Amino acid sequence: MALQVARQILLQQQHQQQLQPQQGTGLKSPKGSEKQPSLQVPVSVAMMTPQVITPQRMQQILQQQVLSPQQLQVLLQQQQALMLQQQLQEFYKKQQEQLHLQLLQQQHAGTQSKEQQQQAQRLAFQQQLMQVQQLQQQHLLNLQRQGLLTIQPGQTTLPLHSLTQGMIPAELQQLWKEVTNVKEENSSSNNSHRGLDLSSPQPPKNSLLNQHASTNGQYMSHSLKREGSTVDDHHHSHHSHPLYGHGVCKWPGCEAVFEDFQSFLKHLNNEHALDDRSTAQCRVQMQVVQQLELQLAKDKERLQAMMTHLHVKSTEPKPAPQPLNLVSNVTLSKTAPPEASPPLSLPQTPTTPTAPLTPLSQAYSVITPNSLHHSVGPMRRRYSDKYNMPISPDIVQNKEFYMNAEVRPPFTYASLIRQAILESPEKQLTLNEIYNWFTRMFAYFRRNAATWKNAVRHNLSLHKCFVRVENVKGAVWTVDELEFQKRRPQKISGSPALVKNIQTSLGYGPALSAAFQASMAENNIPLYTTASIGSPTLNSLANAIREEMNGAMDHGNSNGSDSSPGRSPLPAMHHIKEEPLDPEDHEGPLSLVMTANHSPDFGHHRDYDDDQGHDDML
DNA sequence: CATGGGTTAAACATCG
DNA sequence: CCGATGTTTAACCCAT
Repeated sequence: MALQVARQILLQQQHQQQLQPQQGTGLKSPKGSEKQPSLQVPVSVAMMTPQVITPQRMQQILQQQVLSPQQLQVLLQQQQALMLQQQLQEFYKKQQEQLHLQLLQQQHAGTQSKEQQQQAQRLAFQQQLMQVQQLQQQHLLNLQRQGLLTIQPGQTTLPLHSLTQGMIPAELQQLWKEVTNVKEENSSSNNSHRGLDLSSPQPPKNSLLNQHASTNGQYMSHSLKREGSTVDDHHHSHHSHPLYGHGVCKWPGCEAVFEDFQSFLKHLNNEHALDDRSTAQCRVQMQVVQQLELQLAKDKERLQAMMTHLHVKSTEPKPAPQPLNLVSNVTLSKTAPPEASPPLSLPQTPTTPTAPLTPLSQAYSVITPNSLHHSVGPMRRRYSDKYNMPISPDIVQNKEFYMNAEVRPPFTYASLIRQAILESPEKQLTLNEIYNWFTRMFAYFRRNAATWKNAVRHNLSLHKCFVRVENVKGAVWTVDELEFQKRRPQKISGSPALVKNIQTSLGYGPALSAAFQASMAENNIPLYTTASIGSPTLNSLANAIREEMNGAMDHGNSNGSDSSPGRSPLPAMHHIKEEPLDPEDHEGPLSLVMTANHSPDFGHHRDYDDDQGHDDML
């Protein structure tokens, strides 16, 4: 029955994941190959069959800025979705076990009805799960078909390499593009994919046709590969153009029929060239996608609710969100008892009554309009704090992002550990509590536990700043702030360059600032602004950048330090080749610093708390 | 090129 | 014996 099927699916997925090995564990990675570019591949990544990319790889992808914003977006979303699925699996398994247990217990008692009830629940759940999956697929498919996912090699070059290292460049790029209205018609030869280019308002004169002809032909989205007729297969062994299917032009509202791919292409280039109409239609389509995403989000939410409900035995009223205070933890009282024992550690903040999620985006928006205009912050004595609390600001502000996105936080283990400890009421944590903090705060650490846990332990013992204190109940770890700071100074993390850039690129300042403000001001993803399909990380990104900048500005390049460190040696991506980044542009966006002014922090709500027991889910 | 910090792996020792 | 907790050592990577 359905149940079996679903299980099957889950198992399969699980298996798949297992097959995805740790991808180069940091060492041995093929030396040279790291910087070998070659476009095309990123695409394959973005469109890769739903397979969970190892965190490292993801990280790498993000940091290397190989992908276009859209791609990143999609990737992120995919990962999100997959994560969810994984969690579902987990949950499902647990649920199964539980049920099984109960079943056994009740077997004798013959509590038929109860069992049935559960059975029903299970089924419902199952359905929900499938539904979500379907939605996700649909959504992805849609995106792919739109051609919105195609990339433009040229734009992968980001002005702010040095700057954004630890951050996600996607939105930045997007923003940058939007703001400057870049019209790069970089149709370099290696431009293997070309979709609608919203960023270039004016028709790319000549080459358009040729390009389409040649590039579209390569449009091969394996997942969509339609066997189709073999008629003109000899030409393009695969005419699986997203806009062409079953001899019909799939352009929204078109439906023109064509016998062969060629004529279709012609039609496409003639009828759906880059003009106002097409653009408009494209936008509409984007909205459609948005709607889908929204729906997906809603369904996810529902699922979430269901899960929570089912798992939280009767104790429905959740511990109200606690205003944790990462920043002013100095005076922090007793918040967030590390002891709460919530049922299930989901990556997503369980249905907070807050705003209705829009695809991933709002869930992330960490920035409130306020933060921009006024630094509310009662806290944060800028200078000293910065010094003291390296990661806090960033962490705080991007908390939600990191909690949900499987992105490796750009902080060193030491910083994180310290943060964890300082955050605790007693300023001390047991190893296990530290683990829990990691998993709680970072989606990234909900995976491959063996690795990072080892790292955590390693760091604890390695750094003098972490002091072990014997305790009645074992031992706890504390931070020796002095020691910690002692080793800080030398890590500026590219600040110098940053600052320089910042100062020299005032030209773009205003524009960018405006852009940021705008984007921040409205948490709702602008439906119309170019192709920024739900940009979850935008806000946090902006914030991060701002932070970074502030830091840089604050102490010149003398020390800053915050979020620098990290950047772990990401293993080489074997399947991905990066594209040679344009040595060109680099310096524009930096100016967005100007927006500066310390952002405050927000209350953090810790909606759930997983604790003891199992730290990791995989 | 050398160096130091950060990350990851892994071997080992303790302890409950 | 096992697993969690700590310590160490080594190899890499990367930025300086």
